[in-house]
Amino acid sequence: MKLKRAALNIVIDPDAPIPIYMQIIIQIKGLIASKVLAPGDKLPSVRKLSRQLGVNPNTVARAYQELEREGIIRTTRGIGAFVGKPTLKVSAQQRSEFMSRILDYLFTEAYHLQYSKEELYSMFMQRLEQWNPDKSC
Amino acid sequence: MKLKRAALNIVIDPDAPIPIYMQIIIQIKGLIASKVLAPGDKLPSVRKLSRQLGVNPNTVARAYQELEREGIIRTTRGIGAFVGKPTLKVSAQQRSEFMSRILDYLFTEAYHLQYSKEELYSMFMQRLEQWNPDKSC
Amino acid sequence: MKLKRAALNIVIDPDAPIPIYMQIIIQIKGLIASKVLAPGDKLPSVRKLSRQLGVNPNTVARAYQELEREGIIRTTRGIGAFVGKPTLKVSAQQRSEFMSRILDYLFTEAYHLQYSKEELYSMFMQRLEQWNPDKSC
Amino acid sequence: MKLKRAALNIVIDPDAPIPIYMQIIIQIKGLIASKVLAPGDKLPSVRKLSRQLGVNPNTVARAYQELEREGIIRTTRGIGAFVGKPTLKVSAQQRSEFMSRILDYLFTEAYHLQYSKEELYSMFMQRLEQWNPDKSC
DNA sequence: GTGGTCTAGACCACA
DNA sequence: GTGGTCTAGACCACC
Repeated sequence: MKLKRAALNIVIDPDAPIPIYMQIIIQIKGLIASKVLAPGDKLPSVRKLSRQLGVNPNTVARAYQELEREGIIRTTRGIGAFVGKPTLKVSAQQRSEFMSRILDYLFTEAYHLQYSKEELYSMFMQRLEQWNPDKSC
Repeated sequence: MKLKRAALNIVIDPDAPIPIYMQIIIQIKGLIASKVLAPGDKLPSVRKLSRQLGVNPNTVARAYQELEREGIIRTTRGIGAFVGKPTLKVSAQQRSEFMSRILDYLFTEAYHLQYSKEELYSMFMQRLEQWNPDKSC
Repeated sequence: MKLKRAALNIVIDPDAPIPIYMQIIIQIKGLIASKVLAPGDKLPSVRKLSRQLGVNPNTVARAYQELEREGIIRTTRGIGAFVGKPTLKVSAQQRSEFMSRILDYLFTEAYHLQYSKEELYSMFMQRLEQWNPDKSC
Repeated sequence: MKLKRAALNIVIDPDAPIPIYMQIIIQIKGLIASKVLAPGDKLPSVRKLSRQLGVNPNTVARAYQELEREGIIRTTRGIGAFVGKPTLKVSAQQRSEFMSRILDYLFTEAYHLQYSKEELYSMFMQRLEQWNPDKSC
């Protein structure tokens, strides 16, 4: 009996306002951040993942290409796609500007959802505590 | 002589990947969250704001429509658009799910940008301290 | 009678080993470098250029997207694509490494084509003299 | 005891966008141009080089085939592959057209990377001075 | 087998 | 009208 690697836990919502290829990108980045995927791991082939998700191979290919451009994965023709080693391709300024924009978004939405200072703080801290960016899984 | 309210501080980047109407929405929500706009304040008319931003009136109208759908503003034909009182239109579950998704995004990006726990904590706390959701302006 | 902007002088060789979308990128960059296209100029629409070149609109769209990522052009949905102002998005190191690689290629090919030092020098200088990177056209 | 020739200094980047066999071709042409390999020198066998580079023997074989097609090397079954005498297989017109295309590319990229006339000149001259196409090694 | 490119044609979001 | 996304399916280059 053949051993099968577990399929990646990715869910696509074709009706979401955000494009499918972007959903794939975000979720793969999430799987890496949560250590489900580690540097060197092989990603499913374009065709395989497209079958699994029920989308067109082109759509998965596009997601992989964007991930490669961001330096998140490496792909080699005839071989496959692999999770890359974490390397920073952006300047310190871009890095903090980008994070700043996300925090803008977070606080604005928190306001409109009427979060209190305490509620937001505790929600954030709970996540932060179980967040281990550097410890190996 | 007519008294003129200062123009809203909204900046449009026509080259951004995110649509102009969305940029308007985000920034109006941001102005409300930062207390520049308070409940009951009159928003500029569609025509006026479109002239100020140099965009098509349709684009501003679309932004106002979406804001009204979210319950952020109220518009009355022939009168104008006004900032609404903060009222929650979503269930407690939706509220926390939505916030959770934003935090997912925050931590995932923080990971790929190689933020340390400490760095992320201090960046968040700095923002939290100067955030006053309930105090009246 | 309607005034028609002259079509861009772009030639596609579908049999070339280099992809069509890349041929389009290279030639548009060439047209900008040679001042045929200046910052602010409107590029033909995706559909129009695809008809002119006899290729699929997707292929042109891909070329435009890559050019936008390189910061060479700006595109806005519903409006069109425009030549951007020259701005450098790469580090000094990347810049000189990239140029160095092109020179490697130049000298290696020159060797195998048996160019003499003098011949190569005069060919280069002839081009350099008529090269005006900053003078406005 | 057997005398061993030093291994060729060839570096493969499996993640580069350009195919591996092409990387081999370019670097062998470079080694010849820089006189590390001279006419008559024996190239490593396909198997040996493939082991050294950690790539598939087919990939090295393909590189050798293309080099032979270009007249750069000669291969004899059962004997091995040897660097050929420099012989021009192209017409004068093809030769100058090809060089012209490389210069097009050079100047276009220099423009977009915002090289000045002086900077480009000095970069070129520096390379030209240490370039000795005809002197025997 | 792998990923890369291209076509044909569709629908959507935007201005 | 514009560009953006997606599907269906094809062929190629590479390993």
